[in-house]
Amino acid sequence: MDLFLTYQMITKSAKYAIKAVIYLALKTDDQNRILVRDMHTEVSVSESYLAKLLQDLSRHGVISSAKGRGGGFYLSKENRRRTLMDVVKVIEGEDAVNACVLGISSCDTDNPCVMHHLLGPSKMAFNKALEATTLASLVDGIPEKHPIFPL
Amino acid sequence: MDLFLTYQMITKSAKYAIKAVIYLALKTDDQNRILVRDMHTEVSVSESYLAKLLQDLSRHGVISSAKGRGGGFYLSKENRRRTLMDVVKVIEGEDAVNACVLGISSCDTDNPCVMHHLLGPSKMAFNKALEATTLASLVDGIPEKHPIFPL
DNA sequence: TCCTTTGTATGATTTTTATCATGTTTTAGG
DNA sequence: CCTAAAACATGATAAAAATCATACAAAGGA
Repeated sequence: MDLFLTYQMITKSAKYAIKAVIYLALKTDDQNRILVRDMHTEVSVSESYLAKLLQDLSRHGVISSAKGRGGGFYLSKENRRRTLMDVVKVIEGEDAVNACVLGISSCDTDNPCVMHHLLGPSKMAFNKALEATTLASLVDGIPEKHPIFPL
Repeated sequence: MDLFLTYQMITKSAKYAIKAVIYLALKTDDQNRILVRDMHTEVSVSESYLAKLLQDLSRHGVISSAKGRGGGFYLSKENRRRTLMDVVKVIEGEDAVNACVLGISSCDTDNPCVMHHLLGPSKMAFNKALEATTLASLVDGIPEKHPIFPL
Protein backbone atom coordinates (compact mmCIF):
# COMPACT_ATOMS: atom_id res chain seq x y z
CA MET A 1 0.00 0.00 0.00
CA ASP A 2 1.84 3.02 -1.32
CA LEU A 3 0.73 6.42 -0.11
CA PHE A 4 2.84 8.29 -2.58
CA LEU A 5 1.33 7.44 -5.91
CA THR A 6 0.85 10.87 -7.32
CA TYR A 7 2.80 14.11 -7.53
CA GLN A 8 5.58 12.02 -8.90
CA MET A 9 8.57 13.50 -10.58
CA ILE A 10 8.90 10.16 -12.33
CA THR A 11 6.81 7.00 -12.41
CA LYS A 12 7.22 4.00 -10.16
CA SER A 13 8.71 2.04 -13.02
CA ALA A 14 11.47 4.60 -13.50
CA LYS A 15 12.13 4.56 -9.77
CA TYR A 16 12.58 0.80 -9.83
CA ALA A 17 14.86 1.17 -12.81
CA ILE A 18 17.00 3.75 -11.04
CA LYS A 19 17.27 1.64 -7.92
CA ALA A 20 18.22 -1.37 -10.01
CA VAL A 21 20.85 0.58 -11.88
CA ILE A 22 22.37 1.78 -8.62
CA TYR A 23 22.49 -1.81 -7.51
CA LEU A 24 24.18 -2.93 -10.71
CA ALA A 25 26.67 -0.07 -10.47
CA LEU A 26 27.56 -1.16 -6.97
CA LYS A 27 27.74 -4.91 -7.43
CA THR A 28 28.54 -5.82 -11.02
CA ASP A 29 30.99 -5.46 -13.90
CA ASP A 30 31.85 -7.42 -17.06
CA GLN A 31 33.01 -10.38 -15.00
CA ASN A 32 30.50 -10.25 -12.19
CA ARG A 33 26.92 -10.51 -13.32
CA ILE A 34 23.78 -10.87 -11.31
CA LEU A 35 20.46 -12.62 -11.78
CA VAL A 36 17.15 -10.87 -11.53
CA ARG A 37 16.23 -13.54 -9.03
CA ASP A 38 19.04 -12.39 -6.77
CA MET A 39 18.40 -8.67 -6.86
CA HIS A 40 14.67 -8.06 -7.03
CA THR A 41 14.15 -7.98 -3.28
CA GLU A 42 16.88 -5.35 -2.92
CA VAL A 43 14.94 -3.15 -5.31
CA SER A 44 11.63 -3.88 -3.58
CA VAL A 45 9.89 -5.13 -6.68
CA SER A 46 8.78 -8.48 -8.04
CA GLU A 47 11.15 -10.66 -10.04
CA SER A 48 9.11 -10.65 -13.24
CA TYR A 49 8.48 -6.95 -13.27
CA LEU A 50 12.10 -6.11 -12.63
CA ALA A 51 13.02 -8.53 -15.41
CA LYS A 52 10.82 -6.62 -17.81
CA LEU A 53 12.39 -3.30 -16.86
CA LEU A 54 15.94 -4.61 -17.09
CA GLN A 55 15.26 -6.13 -20.49
CA ASP A 56 14.06 -2.76 -21.63
CA LEU A 57 17.22 -1.07 -20.38
CA SER A 58 19.37 -3.79 -21.89
CA ARG A 59 17.69 -3.59 -25.28
CA HIS A 60 18.50 0.14 -25.32
CA GLY A 61 22.10 -0.42 -24.31
CA VAL A 62 21.87 1.32 -20.96
CA ILE A 63 22.82 -1.85 -19.15
CA SER A 64 24.30 -5.14 -20.38
CA SER A 65 23.12 -8.71 -20.23
CA ALA A 66 24.29 -12.19 -21.10
CA LYS A 67 22.00 -15.06 -21.88
CA GLY A 68 22.34 -18.68 -20.93
CA ARG A 69 24.29 -20.37 -18.21
CA GLY A 70 26.54 -17.98 -16.35
CA GLY A 71 24.59 -15.07 -17.73
CA GLY A 72 22.91 -12.22 -15.97
CA PHE A 73 22.76 -8.44 -15.94
CA TYR A 74 25.68 -6.11 -15.37
CA LEU A 75 27.13 -2.70 -16.08
CA SER A 76 30.03 -2.48 -18.50
CA LYS A 77 32.56 0.33 -18.53
CA GLU A 78 30.58 1.98 -21.33
CA ASN A 79 27.31 1.54 -19.48
CA ARG A 80 28.78 3.45 -16.57
CA ARG A 81 29.12 6.51 -18.75
CA ARG A 82 25.37 6.55 -19.39
CA THR A 83 23.29 8.91 -17.30
CA LEU A 84 20.16 8.75 -15.21
CA MET A 85 18.45 10.63 -17.99
CA ASP A 86 19.11 7.68 -20.29
CA VAL A 87 17.43 5.41 -17.79
CA VAL A 88 14.41 7.67 -17.45
CA LYS A 89 14.05 8.13 -21.19
CA VAL A 90 14.05 4.39 -21.82
CA ILE A 91 11.38 3.79 -19.22
CA GLU A 92 9.22 6.88 -19.64
CA GLY A 93 9.74 7.46 -23.31
CA GLU A 94 11.85 9.99 -25.12
CA ASP A 95 9.41 12.90 -25.35
CA ALA A 96 8.02 12.73 -21.83
CA VAL A 97 11.10 14.55 -20.60
CA ASN A 98 10.51 17.64 -22.68
CA ALA A 99 6.80 17.98 -22.03
CA CYS A 100 5.26 21.19 -20.70
CA VAL A 101 4.53 21.19 -16.99
CA LEU A 102 0.88 21.87 -17.75
CA GLY A 103 0.80 19.34 -20.56
CA ILE A 104 0.10 21.94 -23.21
CA SER A 105 1.27 20.61 -26.53
CA SER A 106 1.78 24.04 -28.07
CA CYS A 107 4.01 25.22 -25.24
CA ASP A 108 7.71 25.57 -25.88
CA THR A 109 10.50 28.09 -25.37
CA ASP A 110 9.34 30.23 -28.27
CA ASN A 111 5.72 30.12 -27.28
CA PRO A 112 5.73 29.63 -23.52
CA CYS A 113 2.60 29.03 -21.46
CA VAL A 114 1.76 31.03 -18.34
CA MET A 115 3.54 28.57 -16.08
CA HIS A 116 6.61 28.29 -18.20
CA HIS A 117 8.73 30.95 -16.52
CA LEU A 118 7.42 29.84 -13.17
CA LEU A 119 7.99 26.11 -13.11
CA GLY A 120 10.14 25.70 -16.18
CA PRO A 121 13.42 26.48 -14.43
CA SER A 122 12.95 23.92 -11.67
CA LYS A 123 11.93 21.27 -14.16
CA MET A 124 15.00 22.14 -16.18
CA ALA A 125 17.14 21.86 -13.06
CA PHE A 126 15.68 18.43 -12.49
CA ASN A 127 16.51 17.41 -16.04
CA LYS A 128 20.01 18.82 -15.77
CA ALA A 129 20.60 16.80 -12.63
CA LEU A 130 19.48 13.64 -14.41
CA GLU A 131 21.73 14.41 -17.34
CA ALA A 132 24.74 15.27 -15.24
CA THR A 133 24.61 12.07 -13.24
CA THR A 134 26.46 9.17 -14.80
CA LEU A 135 25.76 5.72 -13.50
CA ALA A 136 29.36 5.58 -12.34
CA SER A 137 29.01 8.75 -10.32
CA LEU A 138 25.93 7.38 -8.62
CA VAL A 139 27.97 5.12 -6.44
CA ASP A 140 31.12 7.20 -6.21
CA GLY A 141 31.05 7.91 -2.54
CA ILE A 142 29.56 4.61 -1.48
CA PRO A 143 31.91 2.00 -0.07
CA GLU A 144 30.70 -1.42 -1.14
CA LYS A 145 30.52 -2.61 2.43
CA HIS A 146 28.19 0.19 3.48
CA PRO A 147 24.72 -1.27 3.01
CA ILE A 148 22.34 1.06 1.21
CA PHE A 149 20.04 -1.68 -0.03
CA PRO A 150 17.24 -2.55 0.09
CA LEU A 151 16.01 0.76 -1.29
CA MET B 1 -4.30 10.89 -27.47
CA ASP B 2 -1.88 12.39 -25.00
CA LEU B 3 1.79 11.68 -25.51
CA PHE B 4 2.82 13.15 -22.22
CA LEU B 5 1.31 10.86 -19.67
CA THR B 6 4.36 10.01 -17.65
CA TYR B 7 7.38 11.81 -16.25
CA GLN B 8 4.92 14.19 -14.80
CA MET B 9 5.81 16.68 -12.17
CA ILE B 10 2.15 16.60 -11.24
CA THR B 11 -0.83 14.54 -12.39
CA LYS B 12 -3.25 15.47 -15.12
CA SER B 13 -5.90 16.25 -12.52
CA ALA B 14 -3.70 18.83 -10.85
CA LYS B 15 -2.89 20.33 -14.23
CA TYR B 16 -6.60 20.75 -14.97
CA ALA B 17 -7.05 22.27 -11.53
CA ILE B 18 -4.26 24.76 -12.13
CA LYS B 19 -5.60 25.75 -15.52
CA ALA B 20 -9.07 26.18 -14.03
CA VAL B 21 -7.75 28.31 -11.22
CA ILE B 22 -5.91 30.54 -13.68
CA TYR B 23 -9.17 30.92 -15.55
CA LEU B 24 -11.08 31.81 -12.40
CA ALA B 25 -8.39 34.31 -11.40
CA LEU B 26 -8.69 35.95 -14.77
CA LYS B 27 -12.46 36.02 -15.19
CA THR B 28 -14.22 35.97 -11.83
CA ASP B 29 -14.66 37.69 -8.47
CA ASP B 30 -17.35 37.77 -5.75
CA GLN B 31 -19.78 39.38 -8.15
CA ASN B 32 -18.88 37.58 -11.35
CA ARG B 33 -19.20 33.84 -11.16
CA ILE B 34 -18.89 31.24 -13.83
CA LEU B 35 -20.51 27.90 -14.54
CA VAL B 36 -18.58 24.72 -15.11
CA ARG B 37 -20.53 24.41 -18.31
CA ASP B 38 -19.05 27.67 -19.53
CA MET B 39 -15.43 27.03 -18.70
CA HIS B 40 -14.67 23.36 -19.23
CA THR B 41 -13.70 23.73 -22.87
CA GLU B 42 -11.22 26.47 -21.98
CA VAL B 43 -9.52 24.04 -19.63
CA SER B 44 -9.65 21.23 -22.18
CA VAL B 45 -11.47 18.81 -19.94
CA SER B 46 -14.97 17.39 -19.71
CA GLU B 47 -17.68 19.21 -17.80
CA SER B 48 -18.29 16.51 -15.23
CA TYR B 49 -14.66 15.90 -14.48
CA LEU B 50 -13.91 19.57 -14.06
CA ALA B 51 -16.97 19.80 -11.80
CA LYS B 52 -15.51 17.12 -9.58
CA LEU B 53 -12.18 18.88 -9.35
CA LEU B 54 -13.71 22.28 -8.65
CA GLN B 55 -15.93 20.80 -5.97
CA ASP B 56 -12.84 19.40 -4.34
CA LEU B 57 -11.11 22.78 -4.41
CA SER B 58 -14.25 24.50 -3.15
CA ARG B 59 -14.71 22.09 -0.27
CA HIS B 60 -11.16 22.88 0.84
CA GLY B 61 -11.69 26.63 0.57
CA VAL B 62 -9.20 27.20 -2.22
CA ILE B 63 -11.93 28.53 -4.49
CA SER B 64 -15.50 29.67 -3.79
CA SER B 65 -18.87 28.53 -5.04
CA ALA B 66 -22.51 29.46 -4.81
CA LYS B 67 -25.40 27.09 -5.32
CA GLY B 68 -28.65 27.71 -7.08
CA ARG B 69 -29.72 30.25 -9.61
CA GLY B 70 -27.08 32.86 -10.20
CA GLY B 71 -24.50 30.60 -8.64
CA GLY B 72 -21.24 29.32 -9.97
CA PHE B 73 -17.56 29.17 -9.12
CA TYR B 74 -15.34 32.15 -8.43
CA LEU B 75 -12.27 33.42 -6.62
CA SER B 76 -12.80 35.66 -3.62
CA LYS B 77 -10.22 38.15 -2.35
CA GLU B 78 -9.16 35.56 0.24
CA ASN B 79 -8.96 32.81 -2.35
CA ARG B 80 -6.51 34.92 -4.30
CA ARG B 81 -4.08 34.75 -1.43
CA ARG B 82 -3.96 30.95 -1.67
CA THR B 83 -1.06 29.42 -3.55
CA LEU B 84 -0.55 26.86 -6.28
CA MET B 85 0.74 24.55 -3.59
CA ASP B 86 -2.70 24.66 -1.97
CA VAL B 87 -4.24 23.61 -5.25
CA VAL B 88 -1.80 20.76 -5.72
CA LYS B 89 -2.19 19.52 -2.16
CA VAL B 90 -5.98 19.39 -2.45
CA ILE B 91 -5.80 17.38 -5.65
CA GLU B 92 -2.77 15.18 -5.01
CA GLY B 93 -3.09 14.83 -1.29
CA GLU B 94 -1.16 16.45 1.49
CA ASP B 95 1.76 14.03 1.84
CA ALA B 96 2.44 13.47 -1.85
CA VAL B 97 4.34 16.73 -1.91
CA ASN B 98 6.89 15.65 0.65
CA ALA B 99 7.54 12.18 -0.71
CA CYS B 100 11.04 10.98 -1.60
CA VAL B 101 11.92 11.14 -5.27
CA LEU B 102 12.63 7.41 -5.22
CA GLY B 103 9.53 6.66 -3.18
CA ILE B 104 11.49 5.36 -0.25
CA SER B 105 9.37 5.72 2.86
CA SER B 106 12.32 5.84 5.24
CA CYS B 107 13.99 8.69 3.35
CA ASP B 108 13.95 12.14 4.89
CA THR B 109 16.35 14.98 5.62
CA ASP B 110 17.87 13.18 8.62
CA ASN B 111 18.18 9.89 6.82
CA PRO B 112 18.56 10.79 3.14
CA CYS B 113 18.64 8.23 0.33
CA VAL B 114 21.34 8.15 -2.36
CA MET B 115 19.35 10.41 -4.64
CA HIS B 116 18.43 12.90 -1.99
CA HIS B 117 21.30 15.36 -2.47
CA LEU B 118 21.05 14.88 -6.20
CA LEU B 119 17.41 15.48 -6.98
CA GLY B 120 16.22 16.85 -3.67
CA PRO B 121 17.21 20.46 -4.42
CA SER B 122 15.36 20.65 -7.72
CA LYS B 123 12.29 19.08 -6.21
CA MET B 124 12.52 21.59 -3.39
CA ALA B 125 12.85 24.41 -5.92
CA PHE B 126 9.71 23.14 -7.60
CA ASN B 127 7.86 23.10 -4.30
CA LYS B 128 9.12 26.58 -3.42
CA ALA B 129 7.83 27.89 -6.72
CA LEU B 130 4.42 26.38 -6.04
CA GLU B 131 4.37 27.89 -2.56
CA ALA B 132 5.51 31.32 -3.68
CA THR B 133 2.86 31.66 -6.36
CA THR B 134 -0.41 33.09 -5.15
CA LEU B 135 -3.43 32.71 -7.36
CA ALA B 136 -3.50 36.50 -7.67
CA SER B 137 0.08 36.63 -8.91
CA LEU B 138 -0.69 34.02 -11.54
CA VAL B 139 -2.50 36.54 -13.69
CA ASP B 140 -0.60 39.65 -12.69
CA GLY B 141 0.94 40.46 -16.01
CA ILE B 142 -1.94 39.24 -18.12
CA PRO B 143 -4.30 41.86 -19.56
CA GLU B 144 -7.79 40.41 -19.63
CA LYS B 145 -8.10 41.06 -23.33
CA HIS B 146 -5.01 39.04 -24.16
CA PRO B 147 -6.37 35.55 -24.83
CA ILE B 148 -4.37 32.81 -23.14
CA PHE B 149 -7.18 30.29 -23.13
CA PRO B 150 -7.86 27.58 -24.07
CA LEU B 151 -4.91 26.04 -22.26
C1' DT C 1 -44.79 27.39 -2.50
C1' DC C 2 -43.08 25.46 -6.64
C1' DC C 3 -39.97 25.12 -10.31
C1' DT C 4 -35.66 25.84 -12.42
C1' DT C 5 -30.91 26.42 -11.87
C1' DT C 6 -27.08 25.64 -9.85
C1' DG C 7 -23.44 22.98 -7.04
C1' DT C 8 -22.84 18.32 -4.36
C1' DA C 9 -22.27 13.52 -3.66
C1' DT C 10 -21.62 9.00 -5.12
C1' DG C 11 -20.86 5.30 -7.87
C1' DA C 12 -20.01 3.05 -12.56
C1' DT C 13 -17.08 2.79 -16.53
C1' DT C 14 -12.98 3.36 -19.18
C1' DT C 15 -8.20 3.95 -19.82
C1' DT C 16 -3.64 3.71 -18.25
C1' DT C 17 -0.15 1.83 -15.44
C1' DA C 18 1.66 -1.76 -12.86
C1' DT C 19 2.07 -6.54 -12.13
C1' DC C 20 2.10 -11.34 -13.11
C1' DA C 21 2.58 -15.71 -15.82
C1' DT C 22 3.93 -18.55 -19.49
C1' DG C 23 6.36 -19.88 -23.41
C1' DT C 24 10.63 -19.09 -26.54
C1' DT C 25 15.45 -18.41 -27.59
C1' DT C 26 20.20 -18.36 -26.58
C1' DT C 27 24.32 -19.99 -24.25
C1' DA C 28 27.57 -22.90 -21.83
C1' DG C 29 28.78 -27.28 -19.81
C1' DG C 30 28.75 -32.18 -19.89
C1' DC D 1 24.55 -32.98 -29.34
C1' DC D 2 21.73 -32.61 -25.30
C1' DT D 3 20.31 -30.37 -21.36
C1' DA D 4 19.82 -26.90 -17.97
C1' DA D 5 20.17 -22.07 -17.01
C1' DA D 6 19.64 -17.84 -18.17
C1' DA D 7 17.57 -13.61 -20.73
C1' DC D 8 13.79 -12.40 -24.02
C1' DA D 9 9.13 -11.75 -25.73
C1' DT D 10 4.37 -11.63 -25.34
C1' DG D 11 0.09 -11.58 -23.51
C1' DA D 12 -3.16 -11.84 -19.37
C1' DT D 13 -4.56 -9.88 -15.02
C1' DA D 14 -4.90 -6.42 -11.32
C1' DA D 15 -4.75 -1.88 -9.53
C1' DA D 16 -4.94 2.93 -9.98
C1' DA D 17 -6.17 7.11 -12.26
C1' DA D 18 -9.16 9.42 -15.19
C1' DT D 19 -13.62 9.95 -16.97
C1' DC D 20 -18.52 9.70 -17.18
C1' DA D 21 -23.36 9.44 -15.49
C1' DT D 22 -27.03 9.85 -12.40
C1' DA D 23 -29.48 11.17 -8.42
C1' DC D 24 -29.61 14.71 -4.54
C1' DA D 25 -29.68 19.30 -2.11
C1' DA D 26 -29.72 24.15 -1.90
C1' DA D 27 -30.87 28.73 -3.57
C1' DG D 28 -33.44 32.14 -5.91
C1' DG D 29 -37.26 33.92 -8.65
C1' DA D 30 -42.08 33.75 -10.30
